[in-house]
Amino acid sequence: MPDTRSYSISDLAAEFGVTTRTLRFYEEKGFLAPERRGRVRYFSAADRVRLRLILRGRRLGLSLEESAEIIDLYKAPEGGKRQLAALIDKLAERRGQLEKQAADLAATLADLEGVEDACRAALADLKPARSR
Amino acid sequence: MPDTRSYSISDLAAEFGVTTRTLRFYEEKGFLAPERRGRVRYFSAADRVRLRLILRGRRLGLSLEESAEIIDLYKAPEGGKRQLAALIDKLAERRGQLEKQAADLAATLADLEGVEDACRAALADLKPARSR
DNA sequence: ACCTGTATTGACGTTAACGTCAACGTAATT
DNA sequence: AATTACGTTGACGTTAACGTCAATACAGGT
Repeated sequence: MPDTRSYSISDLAAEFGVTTRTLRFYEEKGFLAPERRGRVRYFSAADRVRLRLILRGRRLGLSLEESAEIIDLYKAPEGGKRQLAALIDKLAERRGQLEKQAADLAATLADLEGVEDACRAALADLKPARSR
Repeated sequence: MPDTRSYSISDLAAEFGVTTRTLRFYEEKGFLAPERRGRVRYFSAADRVRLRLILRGRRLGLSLEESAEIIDLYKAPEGGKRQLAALIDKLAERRGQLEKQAADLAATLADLEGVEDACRAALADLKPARSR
């Protein structure tokens, strides 16, 4: 069965650590499109996945638009030859940006490690002085 | 020699692809502190490095404050035992965040690769149809 | 003396991504 | 019938990170 159960707005908010305002905002902007019965929102499993991806993008420092764009790429492999070629270009471009980001990240982590080592060394130099 | 030459505001702006407004803004907020002769700014090599780090943080989606905080960690290994211990904690926390970000990044890159493969496959399925 | 280029300091405008009410509906519980 | 819990729609407020003028200074070349 295709996981037919749905989530309330506060269910999702609690699960992902965001506020209901955030979810309503995402819908208002078209980044989420939960089912509406009357005025009430019902989030499907697909909505939930999409939210997860949006928040992952957010943690990467992407704007909501950027996240949405990437997510839309995920469900694309259709269309003519031209469309496919264009899509491949987009994907390559994105990958380039993300790889640069990965390099930045690695550099920063390396820097932090260096500081951490120096820090521990300084701490070690400090301790024996007390045992004099 | 310790690289004694200095950079004008537009030198740096051009080199790093930001506007002069950005650099003035960074100074105004205390993220940069170029020398001032009269009213004119003279950026040192140290300022330049600091700017590079700030922009690296920006590419990672960090706020300017966060970048500045991390950069300040870099030049810290001093102070008493208590300070050092606190610093180590901070560093570990930061590393945790960045490692989570690295995981997100890897996941996203993997997703994109998957799409790219599917995309190429679709393209390959399309081409032989033309040679019929 | 005039122009060109680069610098400066305000000061107001803008955009994204929500926060923060206020006022209201509805369904279940007491 | 009243409370409690959860939902809704406006509508205005907020913060970060600049953009975009406008008015001004100053140095060098012609």
